[in-house]
Amino acid sequence: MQPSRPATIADVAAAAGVGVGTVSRVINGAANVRESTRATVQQAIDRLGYRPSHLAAALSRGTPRTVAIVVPHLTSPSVVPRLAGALAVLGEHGYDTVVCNVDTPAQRDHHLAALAGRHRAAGVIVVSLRLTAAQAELFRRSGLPLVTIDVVMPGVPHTVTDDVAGGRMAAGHLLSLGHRRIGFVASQRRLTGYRQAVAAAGASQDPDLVRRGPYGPSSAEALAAELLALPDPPTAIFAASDTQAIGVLAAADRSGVSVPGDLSVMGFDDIESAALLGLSTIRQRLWDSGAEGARRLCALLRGDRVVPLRQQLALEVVPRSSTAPARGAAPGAQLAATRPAIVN
Amino acid sequence: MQPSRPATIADVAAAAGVGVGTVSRVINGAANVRESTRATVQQAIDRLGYRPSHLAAALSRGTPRTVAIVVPHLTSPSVVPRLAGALAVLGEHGYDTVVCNVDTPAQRDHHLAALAGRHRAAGVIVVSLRLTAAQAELFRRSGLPLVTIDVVMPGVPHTVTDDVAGGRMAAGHLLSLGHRRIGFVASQRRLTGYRQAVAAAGASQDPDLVRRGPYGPSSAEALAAELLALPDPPTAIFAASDTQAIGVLAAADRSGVSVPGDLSVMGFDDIESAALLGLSTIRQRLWDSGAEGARRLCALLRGDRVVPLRQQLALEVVPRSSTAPARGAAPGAQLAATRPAIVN
DNA sequence: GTGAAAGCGCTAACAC
DNA sequence: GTGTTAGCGCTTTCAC
Repeated sequence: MQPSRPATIADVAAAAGVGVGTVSRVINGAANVRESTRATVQQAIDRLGYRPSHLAAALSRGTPRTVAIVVPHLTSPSVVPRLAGALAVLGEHGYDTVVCNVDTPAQRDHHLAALAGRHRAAGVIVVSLRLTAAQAELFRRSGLPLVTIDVVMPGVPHTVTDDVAGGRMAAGHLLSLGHRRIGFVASQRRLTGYRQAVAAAGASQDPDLVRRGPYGPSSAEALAAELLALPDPPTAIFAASDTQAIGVLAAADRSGVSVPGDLSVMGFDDIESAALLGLSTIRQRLWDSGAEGARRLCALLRGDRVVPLRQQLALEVVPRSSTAPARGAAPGAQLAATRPAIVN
Repeated sequence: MQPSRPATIADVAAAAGVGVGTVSRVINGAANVRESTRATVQQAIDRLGYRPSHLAAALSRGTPRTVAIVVPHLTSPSVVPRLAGALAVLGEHGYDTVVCNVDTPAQRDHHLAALAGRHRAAGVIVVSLRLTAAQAELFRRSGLPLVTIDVVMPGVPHTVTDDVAGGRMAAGHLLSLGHRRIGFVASQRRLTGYRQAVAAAGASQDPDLVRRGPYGPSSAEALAAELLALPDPPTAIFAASDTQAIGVLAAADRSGVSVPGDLSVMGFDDIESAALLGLSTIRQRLWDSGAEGARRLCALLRGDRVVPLRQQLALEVVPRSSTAPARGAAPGAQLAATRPAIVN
């Protein structure tokens, strides 16, 4: 027999013959309640089919148990593991997570403005998205706890990787295979690391080997095609993301250049299809970055200070079968794994 | 100059010299407010930096503007597009979306129980997850609007595909290429369609050709290996999902069977890597299924009746380069596209 | 068109 | 330990 009107805490209190305060304590598992009282109240709760109102509790408490996470391009393969990592941690801590997917600048501004509103979320995680100065200021003034992942924001805790080191690692792997003309496709910070490694190894620093362009596999494919059409083409190409590396693979395929025979290709991120494609890459612990960002937000929410602001996650070279020793490389050159070549 | 205490609607009312009711009307864009009054109020709002409380509004209104979506295995490639589709539609309708990722039965029960709580969400979308009778009953009694995607629930609006037809389409494609011994890996409903098509074509119905096992590429790989080891192995294999088809491709590779030369492989779903791998498949409009489910939930939330309960989305054959005419097939056999072979 | 007042259902501070 | 009470900040009748 369900009551027509949903039971409230007052109904439970009345039914149990206690005050609402006591019921509240029982619901929230407060310590100072006599066991017998607790039992009585619990019975009333069960009998009435009472379910606490999330909304009323949050309003009364002054803050929702909800966190918002803003992610760019949910369909892009590198953000999903991050989101999953964050959801897992947030869930463990009892937070609901509202996900804001951003595909356009307008959407970004819309979501950010909405989240800065009162009682929208207890805290916010921003992934891979740069805020405008005004937006940053809005958050600062609203006092809304904020952390970022994969993007640096002054004064805000952020979880990132050392892209410069990553660039060095990628170039280093190729150099160790004996490559001396290494092409590069996109992204400033990783380029810096690439340059450092290439310079240190005394390999070719031909500016023609460096191509920058918008993110995305198709543009990377075009840039790679340019590199391959060079009079003295590179023997290896480092792309700043796996997505772009896939474009490079496509360009190689289209140009009749065999990988890794004629060309070694190196990606960055280690997204899921990288393994499928046998793509050598620099692994970034994407799931962990989401989890860590969430963990830091929870700390903030608990009132803890989060220091240092910058948390840097480790990177790792994952050699697969898209990289191989350069033809005629010194015999000491490191051997790459054989290519699994699921597709053929 | 920020007030130390966040401005409330009462502050705005006082500042504008009007009643709170009027301020509320302005905030919510109600029609019956004189233009001059609206302007005055708006000024006060801006001056005080007032931001309405989401929580208080929802509590007062009696329902949150939040929808929950429960998805299994966020990291699995077929759910992400669905989630993205749902988020897009819900966002357009002004709903916040809390995402509940479910990796274990315990998590599923936990989330479902929590969502059934009062004022947790205005409505719920469940993706690819079967509820227990008790859970279904809980939702029914709580009156919480519910829709499902990719799973049938009696009495609940659901957006699904015709798996039987899909199975027929897949088998049909392979049959049209001249294959007569077609293996099958996993999933009951799609199997039915496969059987229908195979029977109608008078092709081999050897029960040895049908293998069922748990979802996942590794188990599919094992099952496919069994099929390939048969004395009279199939010339084509239909896997009930792209993920499993990828396992089949791996098995073929490992057994030295060339695709599509010796073996045609057909998947189901058209996940993102299907295109990368040149996998022929049955395309399911995943994004649309999410969007449609969300649309139906919004209708429910608006108070509209949603009929018919079952919404069936169309499927489509996508021939790529993992399928080719059977050796010695009749000359009339349909030609498959050439394999792009990004990886090689 | 606009103001006043009664909730929405809970938490937390305070008294007993 | 437990009851009482005052908010939390808004929406929504209902008068005027």
